[in-house]
Amino acid sequence: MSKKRKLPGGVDVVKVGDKIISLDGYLSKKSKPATKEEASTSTDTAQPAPSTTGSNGTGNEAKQKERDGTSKPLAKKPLNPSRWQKPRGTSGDGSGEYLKSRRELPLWNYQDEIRRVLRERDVLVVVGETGSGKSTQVPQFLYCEDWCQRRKVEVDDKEVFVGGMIAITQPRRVAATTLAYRVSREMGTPLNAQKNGGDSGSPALGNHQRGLVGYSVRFDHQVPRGTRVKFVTEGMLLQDLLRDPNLRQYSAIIIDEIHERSVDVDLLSGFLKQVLSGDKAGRGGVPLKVIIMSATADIGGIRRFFSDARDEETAIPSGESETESTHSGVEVLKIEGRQYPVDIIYSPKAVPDLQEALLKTIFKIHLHEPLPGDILAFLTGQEEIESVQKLIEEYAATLASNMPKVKVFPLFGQLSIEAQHEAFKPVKAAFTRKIVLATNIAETSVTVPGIRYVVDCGKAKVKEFRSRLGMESLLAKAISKSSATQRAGRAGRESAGKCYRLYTEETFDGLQPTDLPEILRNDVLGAVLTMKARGIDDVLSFPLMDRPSIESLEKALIHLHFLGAISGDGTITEMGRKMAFFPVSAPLGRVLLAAADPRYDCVLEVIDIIACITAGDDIFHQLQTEEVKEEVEEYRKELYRREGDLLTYLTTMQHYAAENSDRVGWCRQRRINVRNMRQAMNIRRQLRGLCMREKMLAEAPPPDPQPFAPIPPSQAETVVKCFMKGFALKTAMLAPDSSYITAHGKHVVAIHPSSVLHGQKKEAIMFLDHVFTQKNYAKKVSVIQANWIAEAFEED
DNA sequence: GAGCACTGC
Repeated sequence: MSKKRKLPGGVDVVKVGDKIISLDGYLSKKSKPATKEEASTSTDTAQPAPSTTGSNGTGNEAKQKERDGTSKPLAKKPLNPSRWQKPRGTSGDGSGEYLKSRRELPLWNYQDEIRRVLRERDVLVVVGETGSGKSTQVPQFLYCEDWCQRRKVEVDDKEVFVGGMIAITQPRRVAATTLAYRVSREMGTPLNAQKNGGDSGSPALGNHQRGLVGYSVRFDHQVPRGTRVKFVTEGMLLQDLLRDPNLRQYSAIIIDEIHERSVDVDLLSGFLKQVLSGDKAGRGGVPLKVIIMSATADIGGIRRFFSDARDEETAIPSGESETESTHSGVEVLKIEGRQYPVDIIYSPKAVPDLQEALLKTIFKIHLHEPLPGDILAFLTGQEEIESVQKLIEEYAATLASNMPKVKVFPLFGQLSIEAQHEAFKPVKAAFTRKIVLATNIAETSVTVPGIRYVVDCGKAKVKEFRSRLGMESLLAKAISKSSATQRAGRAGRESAGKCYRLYTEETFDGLQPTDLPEILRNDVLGAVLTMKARGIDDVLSFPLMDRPSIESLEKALIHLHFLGAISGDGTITEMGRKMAFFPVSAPLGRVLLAAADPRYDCVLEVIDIIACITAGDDIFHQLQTEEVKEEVEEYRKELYRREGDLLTYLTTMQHYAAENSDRVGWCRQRRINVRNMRQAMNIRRQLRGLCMREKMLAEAPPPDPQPFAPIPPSQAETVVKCFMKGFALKTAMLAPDSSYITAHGKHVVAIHPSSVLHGQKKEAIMFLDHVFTQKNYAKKVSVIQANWIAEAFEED
């Protein structure tokens, strides 16, 4: 019958930074070589090729690969020793132990081709499926190339150095840091893991040592002297661009995971395209190489975008079958991945009740499929996960005693790190199947080990910005084909698996091929300010892979003008430059600048509040049961302020900073998110430093801990007025029928239940967030006076 | 009476 699960003991997941990462096949030398995908963030499996039978490609494609012998991670390929050259410049010792696993990566055999293409041209697109090793190997293949060496050139009659380093961008911090550790070991100059002492120490700088590999993410920089390969977050490279529009320290930029299409990666792509097609005078004639890497083959638009950036005449016909050269001249290299086959099982007809279908499917798997083999179900949100968990547990209790048991784990972003951790551990009890109920967090951000069955409800909650209404919505929508493929792939990471789709094949065929890029879903206010601050005068003609509507760009320009970031003719103002320089949103940047105005003079208070509201989701955990609520509210009482949420955050930060013995215990007692509070302290320290440098603070703030002293009401009023400088458009007045009507747009809004002002009626309110979910909600709310609204619209 | 996921010199 079923035997006890055999899993690597204890070390298959590890916490790095804020994230829990599967290290399966990463630490153990005898298991398959790790790639970034396996180590942390996974990426899409390739888009299925259009199939004439209409069936989904994942299974077929994987089966094809199995026949080719390429889908088995442990399959030994005949190795050709002449293909292997040890990279020059490595110390040798460290890389040797990784060599064997590196040589087994699908990408290994493409290294000559990759080098050849980049010697001849400036742009290369690499499509590498999960496990191809592209993120770890491509920079190693390139850094010894002649074009990748630093050289002295003349720019504007001055001698400067250009190039020498490769930057490789990642959408997430955790991916950037784990990849850097991995590659530094492979290259024989390991980075020292430094424990950044939470919120008490200063950020690790770690540039005392020498080495070839480094990383740079917010609050955490490890860039050894002599670094040639630097892993960075996308936002970090954008910030580099602010100081150095020509990216002079780099010989190449590798954009990884471009298929995720964050706003930052879209902006970076635009700037890189400009550098590629510019005259290179700012780089002393030294070209910048750009390598675009995607996990999905659906990159037509991306390739077209970069094709236009280069000279048509240099197009070189490709002799290799693996590379595609088109008339437009950008070569695309496709690398097979390593994925076990996954059978796709569609629902034969549309399901009327998703929850019922989900329960039936889960128990069908549980009662008919052998152990071991855990189940991962994709749902839309916390509420749904919790109700399904209850139903599963109730039904499981009725099963006969000779049936396998189940253990259910919820998995969503707002869960504490400990609770998330539970979902990654193998279940200890014998004869038990693990069922993980997850949001989209399990699609890209984390990898749950042991999964053999995936159940996909076909939906996900997405945030969208309605520029016409000036508000966001967060609603469940149908996922894309790419997303469905990615979800299915989660069943085939350790062995062959099955994916049950709770929708029909026809429904799948009708899905959008890819998700809407973020730049088409978000407020473009920040993106436009980013462009303006980097010298883009005409934002309407800035090259973007997907262009937001003119209307939304215009709305953003008007908003920026209102905030004082651009002048009447659209040029950036001094204030706008400063706003772009701060790592906060444009309206919050405006608030920070107002706080430094002698009329307000509350920089430290505003920093404390901004730190709390930008440290992730709400620092206050929601209170589930009445008992917990009663107990916790007693402790929280001293934090809550009648003026609203902003002053409540300030009071919380001040109490937290004053607490010097047991901050974790202090947070636990008040059900405050420890992780976010630490992050808030990091942000607070960073913003204080920036404000000192910008001379917005006359003197250095007193060191913690300072005794807690409540802010007097008059000063509290000043702080709220300061926020009005950034959020005057997000205000509402109480109507005779007791509803709140927004000043701008005249919509009805309700105060969100998470607000301390929920259920209260005040003359007027200001709020920082405006989101439609169940209702039109105002979040992060403060009490204001009606006449402040008019005041805030007055010119300085 | 309610909470998709990331991220910033």
